[in-house]
Amino acid sequence: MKVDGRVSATMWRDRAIERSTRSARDRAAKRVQQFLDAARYVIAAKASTEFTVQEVVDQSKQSVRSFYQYFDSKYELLLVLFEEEMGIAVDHIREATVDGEPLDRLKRVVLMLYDLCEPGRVSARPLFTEFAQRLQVDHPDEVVAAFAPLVDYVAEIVEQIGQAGLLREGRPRRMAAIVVQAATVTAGRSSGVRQPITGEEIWQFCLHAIVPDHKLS
Amino acid sequence: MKVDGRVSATMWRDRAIERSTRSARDRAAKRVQQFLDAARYVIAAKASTEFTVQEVVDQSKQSVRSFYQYFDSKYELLLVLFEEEMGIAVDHIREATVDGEPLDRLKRVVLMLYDLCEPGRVSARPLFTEFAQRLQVDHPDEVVAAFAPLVDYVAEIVEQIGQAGLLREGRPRRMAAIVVQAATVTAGRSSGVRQPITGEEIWQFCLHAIVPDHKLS
DNA sequence: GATAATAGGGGAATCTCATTCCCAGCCTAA
DNA sequence: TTAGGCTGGGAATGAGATTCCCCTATTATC
Repeated sequence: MKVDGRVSATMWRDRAIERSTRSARDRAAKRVQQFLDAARYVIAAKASTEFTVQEVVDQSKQSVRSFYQYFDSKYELLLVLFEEEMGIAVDHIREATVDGEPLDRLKRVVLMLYDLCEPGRVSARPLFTEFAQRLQVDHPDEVVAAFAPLVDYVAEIVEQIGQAGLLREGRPRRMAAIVVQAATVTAGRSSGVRQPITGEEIWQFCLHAIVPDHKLS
Repeated sequence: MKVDGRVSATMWRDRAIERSTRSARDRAAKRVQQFLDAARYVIAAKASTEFTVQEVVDQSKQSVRSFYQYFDSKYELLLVLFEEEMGIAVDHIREATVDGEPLDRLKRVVLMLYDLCEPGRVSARPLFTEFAQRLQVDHPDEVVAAFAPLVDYVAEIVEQIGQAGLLREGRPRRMAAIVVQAATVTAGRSSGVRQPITGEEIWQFCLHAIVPDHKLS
């Protein structure tokens, strides 16, 4: 196959580079993971989402220099944690809502989302709610992007509701986006009412918004 | 009237104190206002809501010491600005929606709110959207309190819709709170959809959520 | 196998801000 | 007039994120 030594040498070199690149990548991935684990540990230990880069670095047994080698800024770490958390949440919600009528599935999704965002719940994920808010201020686009998997899943269900002929006129994905907004945001801040808005109330609101009355048995 | 010199003296003293207290209060109010004006000026000049206390102090021709004499922290300044802005916005919205059918009034309110919060609009009030987000993180209760006047007004309209017999079952004020949430939050972050959600879409969503179909001519 | 070049890493130094502190000047009261 | 206490200026402090310098270890080349 090989025509001469040069080609062979080239192949070798490429392989070597590939190998070294891969191992470097592995190493990098491992270190990044160490930082992520350290951050989670610190957050859990402090029971607060406010931590300093130094704390994470110390916990990770690495150095500040390394931290900034792998993350452009502290925000990038927050963002990665947030994306991970979103993935976990979506998996969790998916699992709990695989079967049933689409409308009932959507209801369960809304209630779960609400629970996830309600502060002070056992089921609450501070990494979810608080990071979303904090990141929203300076990196709104990334937050929007991170929400996509969740909106995708909800949109899927809304489309099934549409296929069952239960939906109002309108684009399902956009409805899904509004539903997700309503469920996640209202949990945190129930503005101007004594008793906080409940998940059930949000569900009723969304239900009527997307399903015409005469389709509700 | 006066029984003796003592009483007279007491009255004098009280008056003097009252006068000095009032002038002190006036002075304080004036200085606070100077800080607020300076902050607005700096924000306008930088076309950004991120400013330092030092910038505001310099612009106000006062000192850091005075700043902390009148504000417990930078957040308090933000909060006062936010409350002012909320007052202005509510007045503005009220004016534009005094007359008409309740349902149409609500529609106009929702669309205006949306416009106010949509980033990059001429009508957008960064002091409104951005401050709300930033304050939300550390002072959620105060933000909720600051939203009350807006929710009050919207609740008023929703109640009128109810009196016209157009409302679904449910508590009007709570519906109003959800509507306000939906309108203000969704403008900023249209998660996971290409084309941002429009004000009209939000309105349709809210409309069906609060009014049963058969009541819509 | 030795050596030069270079990347990676530790952690001190830097920079930005919010917040606090110290001291001088001014006003009040006796 | 003068002691006592406010007020205000702005320097000092402190917390934290980010950058920089230098050393080490590894790689590449002969």
